[in-house]
Amino acid sequence: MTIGCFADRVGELIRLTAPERAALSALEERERHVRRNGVLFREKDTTSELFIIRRGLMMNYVLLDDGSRQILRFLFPGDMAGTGGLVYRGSPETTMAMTDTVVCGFEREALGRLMRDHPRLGGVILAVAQIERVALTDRLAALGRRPAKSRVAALLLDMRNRYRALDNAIGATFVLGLTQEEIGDATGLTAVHVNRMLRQLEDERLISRDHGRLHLLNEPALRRAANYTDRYENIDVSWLPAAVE
Amino acid sequence: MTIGCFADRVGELIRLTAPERAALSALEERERHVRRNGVLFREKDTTSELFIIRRGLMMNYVLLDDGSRQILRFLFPGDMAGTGGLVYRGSPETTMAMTDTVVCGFEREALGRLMRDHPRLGGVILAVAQIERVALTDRLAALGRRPAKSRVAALLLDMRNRYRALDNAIGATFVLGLTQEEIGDATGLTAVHVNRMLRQLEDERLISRDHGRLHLLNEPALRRAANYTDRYENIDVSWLPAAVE
DNA sequence: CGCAAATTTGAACGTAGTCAACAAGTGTGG
DNA sequence: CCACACTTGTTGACTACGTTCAAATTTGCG
Repeated sequence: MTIGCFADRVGELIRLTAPERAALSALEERERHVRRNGVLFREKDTTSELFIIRRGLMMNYVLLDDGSRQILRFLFPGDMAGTGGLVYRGSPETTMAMTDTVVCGFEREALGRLMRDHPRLGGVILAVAQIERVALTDRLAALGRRPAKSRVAALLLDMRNRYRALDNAIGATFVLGLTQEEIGDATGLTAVHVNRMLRQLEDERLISRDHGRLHLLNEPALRRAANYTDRYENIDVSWLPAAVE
Repeated sequence: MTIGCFADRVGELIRLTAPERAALSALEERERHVRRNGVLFREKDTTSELFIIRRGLMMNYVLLDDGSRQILRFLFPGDMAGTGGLVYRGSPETTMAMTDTVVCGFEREALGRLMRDHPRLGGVILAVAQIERVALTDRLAALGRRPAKSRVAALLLDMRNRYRALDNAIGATFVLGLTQEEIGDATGLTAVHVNRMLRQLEDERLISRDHGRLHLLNEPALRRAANYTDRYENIDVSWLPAAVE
């Protein structure tokens, strides 16, 4: 169950009918490659295009006036980018590729037509937006009220869970794919302090690292340290109207 | 243009047809009063009801295991509460009344039917969700990368703008309606430090306070200090399909 | 192999938190 | 109408978590 498109993601929430699947696939006709560190769109850009990530890892961030960066979200295959364009002329955020990626772009009007012709899909898209909203509020609470070590632990767990959502084979060991500076920009810390927190987690035998690989040695303890809730499981969208057969 | 229901809020984004307005009003048949400090629903509650705030001010928060609180969002008339119930059995957050309030509850299935019968309204609801998502990312960036004074300034500006969205008459002077502890729980600070930041803003002649009233004395300077963007203006939802007449 | 990026560590500093005491409101019951 | 309790606001002294700055080391690319 490797996720390679938006239909796969949506298909994990509801059983798609053939026409629904076709309509979702229609969003992904224009394929585009973005090189590592390539920018898909920049803050204030007025392109109203939306994107589905198909392969690779991207991130969503803002730059503040003092030059510091806040990473808002990591984007995995099946995620949508550019949703800010649904309400603002200028994008509220920048989206950049962290690895070589493949994305599919489509006009926002296409989403309007999709929702008109397949209202149930509109509902699922709203549900997906809610999942992301709750994930954001979890991070807001972490930045507002949790100490550095806890935030870093939560990020590690979250990344692992999201990789695992793409590939069940991933267990306690995985390649994080983030620099310590990026971890810092996601958790509101400096790279230096992230380094110290990783070292502490390692000293406490909660994790270990070798080369790029990260091992979660004691996941229950890590979860406790992080105060972490997995928001990608136990989804319930039974309120959606039945499929039109 | 006082907002008293969800149709008013949605009506600011698109021109509603009569059937659309009726369908939105149908969500607000069951009126319910909640006293100040009353809890509408609690974290982990499994009621799958959604609510529209009609009168008063509510807040959305989580309690962390150390007893600290993070306020996620303030809810004004026209806002929706309980959207976490669209994807999770147990609510991810608590919603409490900060003043005496009037809300309207409806089953989440009703939202599914609304989106099925009025796809364009589904699109607007998604757009509203995006506005809230971006407002959340702004706060995430503030908590992650901005100093205390800036976060407090941003909160003051944001509250004023949201009050003004309800009532155009509100200018540089308004009643904030928050304790310093609540400001702290929203901005990730302690009440003590909020007090010092307010004093500093006052000493710098950016604001002044008397009794419950707050005056924004130098709004441009305050905006600069806060690095604040108003996300409730310049909305563009022209991608929505045309109304079905 | 050579260079730039990323990681690691130490030391000094500063923003925000903690603890404590007091003042000013606010509301309630006697 | 006042007394008392409780919440909220205010200020000071001290603490601590995380930042800053700097330098050395490792890693991984081209």
